[in-house]
Amino acid sequence: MEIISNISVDCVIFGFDNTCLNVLLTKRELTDPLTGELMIEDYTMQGHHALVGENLDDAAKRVLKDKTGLEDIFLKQFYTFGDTDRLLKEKDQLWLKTKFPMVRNHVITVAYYSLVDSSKVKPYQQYQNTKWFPVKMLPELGFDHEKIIRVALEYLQEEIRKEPIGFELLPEKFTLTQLQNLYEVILDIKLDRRNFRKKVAQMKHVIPLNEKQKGVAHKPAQVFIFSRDVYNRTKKERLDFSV
Amino acid sequence: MEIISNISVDCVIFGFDNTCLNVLLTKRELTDPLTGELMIEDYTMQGHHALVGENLDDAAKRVLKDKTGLEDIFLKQFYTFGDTDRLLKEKDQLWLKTKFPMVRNHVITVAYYSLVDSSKVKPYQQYQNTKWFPVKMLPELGFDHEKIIRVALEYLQEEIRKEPIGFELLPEKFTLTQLQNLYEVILDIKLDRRNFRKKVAQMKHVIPLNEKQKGVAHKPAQVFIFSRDVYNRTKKERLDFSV
DNA sequence: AAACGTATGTGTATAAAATACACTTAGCAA
DNA sequence: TTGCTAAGTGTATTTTATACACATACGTTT
Repeated sequence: MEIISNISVDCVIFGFDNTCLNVLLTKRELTDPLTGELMIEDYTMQGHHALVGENLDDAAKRVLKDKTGLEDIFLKQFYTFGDTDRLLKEKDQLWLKTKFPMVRNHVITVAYYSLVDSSKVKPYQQYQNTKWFPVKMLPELGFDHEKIIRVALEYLQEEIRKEPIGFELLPEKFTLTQLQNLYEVILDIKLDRRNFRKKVAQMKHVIPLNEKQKGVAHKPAQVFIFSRDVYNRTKKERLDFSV
Repeated sequence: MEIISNISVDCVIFGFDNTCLNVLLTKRELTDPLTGELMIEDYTMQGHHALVGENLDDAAKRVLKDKTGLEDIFLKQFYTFGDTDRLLKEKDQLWLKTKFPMVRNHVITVAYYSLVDSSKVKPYQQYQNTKWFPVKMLPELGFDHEKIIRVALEYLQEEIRKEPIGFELLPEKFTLTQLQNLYEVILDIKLDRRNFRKKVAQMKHVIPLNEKQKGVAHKPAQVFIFSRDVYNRTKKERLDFSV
């Protein structure tokens, strides 16, 4: 279980609560042992170093399991951050020297993002001093994690325009309004309800169930599921080369 | 100039010769010092290890400069290959033990691809035992470089559908037929000439010059240039979330 | 000098996809 | 029973994609 001291793996864990796109973050605190003064109080994604003999993808799965308890989750490598100054901010150096003196100054981090149904993660939150934050209202972040999250969001926005990955953020059964909110929030755009539904109706992989929402104080919505199998069988290629 | 022994940078260098999309590769040869027998004869991309104190992007620029002599070239990080078995094939181990005994078994490589006007590269080819190969007819490759090139091509195909990067593969001045061939070859599709030209006509960043092809045995084509400035000022966003 | 070969350049009709837009309905709560 | 809320639905218009054939300019050959 020896760690590779100059390679880490970070995982931007995205969740969706029908209103916001959120990121799961862990608090980082450091108190001066003499004065008791709080010297660092911020959040990080708390990745891990890769282990000797471990594939990068496995390291990412390990990080995700560790923070959410979840396995077999959508996980995508999107970028590797390798600038020499990424850990050199004063407070980060203080943190590393205090807590991880064996870690080098130049650590490259292979970054993944994952999409989880956040209702499945809740139990772990309190246990680990870990909290969801809307990507639009991030707290103060350590290292270069703000940049990593920003870049992750850009890759997610691109990917969700082309691939049916939004469903990973929703419960297995969902309504079209939930799905539409998801796209609106992630892409930061407004969509027309009727046109959206027309578009979804063409997607054979979004399958209506004989089931309705329950316990809502309005007309109950129909419930849908996503089928990756159907998607793989019916997907089309698109050409664009942007005008 | 100390190297980082477990991190390398590979660069898939793409070029275009109006017929094929090519990759620049360097021969790798190993002869048995006793028998004189040729033990290894194949090609690799010949990346380099990152250097201590060097940003990853700078390492990639260095690799590109080293192989092509070119600077300020389109360069895009697309994936980091980190499987533990990527250098473990028998002949690769033989190569490493003979030539680079200080290199570890588990090296992760951050892969970039670059797009170059291959007419600018020629002078360097003979000097460095380096050759262009069509991506559709690759020679035997060392390490996991065949996989890396295949993945690079997938990323390139995606990117070129959305961003005006094809121009990087053409000379500054080009004809619409050249441009069309480029798209057809990279995307492996057939395009209708009239519809293609209609589409390009909408792109304000493809600018006709008062200049025609010379010395061709047919009606000379009009010459165009690409303007990134104009592109940045006029680009539109697209939405899709694939049907 | 005429004829030939070759790749360039061009327009229209049709189909498909994207967009804009307003009223009725089902359930729960008051 | 009334009111509140979000669900559900169709049509007309604009934009974009697709399919398709002949004349032109240049160099080469005869």
